[in-house]
Amino acid sequence: MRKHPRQRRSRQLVDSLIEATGRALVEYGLDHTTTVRIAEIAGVSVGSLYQYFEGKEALVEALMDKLAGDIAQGLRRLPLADSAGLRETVEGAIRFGFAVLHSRDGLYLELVRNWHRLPTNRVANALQQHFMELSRLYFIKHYRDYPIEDLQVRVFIVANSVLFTMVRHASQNDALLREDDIAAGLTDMVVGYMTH
Amino acid sequence: MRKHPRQRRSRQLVDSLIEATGRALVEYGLDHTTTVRIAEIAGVSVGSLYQYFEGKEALVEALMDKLAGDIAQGLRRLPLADSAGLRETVEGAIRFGFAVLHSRDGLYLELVRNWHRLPTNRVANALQQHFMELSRLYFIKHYRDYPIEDLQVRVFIVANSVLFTMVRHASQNDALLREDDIAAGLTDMVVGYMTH
DNA sequence: CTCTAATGCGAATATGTATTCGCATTCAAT
DNA sequence: ATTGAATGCGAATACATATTCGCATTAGAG
Repeated sequence: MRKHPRQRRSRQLVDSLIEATGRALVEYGLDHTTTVRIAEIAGVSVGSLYQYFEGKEALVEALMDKLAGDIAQGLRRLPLADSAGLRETVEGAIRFGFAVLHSRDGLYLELVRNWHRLPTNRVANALQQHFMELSRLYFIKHYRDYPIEDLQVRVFIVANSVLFTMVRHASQNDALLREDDIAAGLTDMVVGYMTH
Repeated sequence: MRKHPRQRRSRQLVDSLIEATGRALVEYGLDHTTTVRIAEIAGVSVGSLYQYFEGKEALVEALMDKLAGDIAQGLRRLPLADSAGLRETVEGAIRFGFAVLHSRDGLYLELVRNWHRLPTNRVANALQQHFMELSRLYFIKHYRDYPIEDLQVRVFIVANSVLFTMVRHASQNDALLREDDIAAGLTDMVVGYMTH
């Protein structure tokens, strides 16, 4: 951030710009989101925008950091507790994933579509790490002598398989394949792979 | 195509423009690939480019059609025959996939990264369909009464899981996870899922 | 060889977006 | 109430890229 907001009004201005970035992404898509448009949506002048952000990229980055926080919070609230069986846990996580993907008017979809040229990796890696942590705890508890090294590969494969299968399905509205079936299939695949 | 090349030189010009599009993508990435640059690389004037193509998009589309042909040809040559077991077949396909992904100086990587705003879907769907066909033949032969409907969901999940796990792994040069391990893990996961 | 349609050229022009800067307004410390 | 710093403004400017058009050159039919 170019300059730190000190007064209350400027802090609110920064927030509304980040908020507006999300709305611009939903409405115009990443490619046609411009700093001018973001400022317009926020009801702020471009000049003010450049006081606090280097440009579009910085705004998107700020937005994604905020979203990453939201997701992390949502995951923490999931009952991924030890008590649940593996299948229930995986099911819950996948359901949560679909819910996130469809929330916020397609904002997440637009972001994941363009994952590679965004700091999506920051978010994706965070998620991956989160799952890694959960899996490690889970498997150490239930399968004492699980080879940890192998687990890294497995979590990488599972996390990416689930994430991108969901994204592909959601981003093409292919009515032939129902979301529930995809969720069930993914659950089967993951559970089978993780326990054999 | 705006105008059809009639003389030999113009046909070659069209080819060299498509060829140049690939090189531009490798060198500059999709975002910084411009019609002017493509023309420059092809050793052709922009004016001539616009004689035959609407713009960048049309050029990329032409390129992808050509690549799709290449891939289809490569797949057809794979010994995915009935004689091989499921595991060997899956293994071979994944190996082929990695090979393609790394070929052509990262051209495929650049394309897949930007899959959503490109006619990648044309290619991806073609591949998916190709696998669907293979799977259908395979499972009808080996498991007579396989429920076909379920197979569609399974092939969708497997195709996307494998494809994007490979892409993610290849596009971040994460030395922690070796390509062979990813390939082996994917094979395990897919075989397990398809046979249970 | 001749002649016309096809092809090729690239400076010029149009378009869209990023970024700045001088001035107006507001905050908050005193 | 005063005042300097902070904030806000948006027309103006800079830049990158797309696209055209009038003219020069060439292919290949006859």
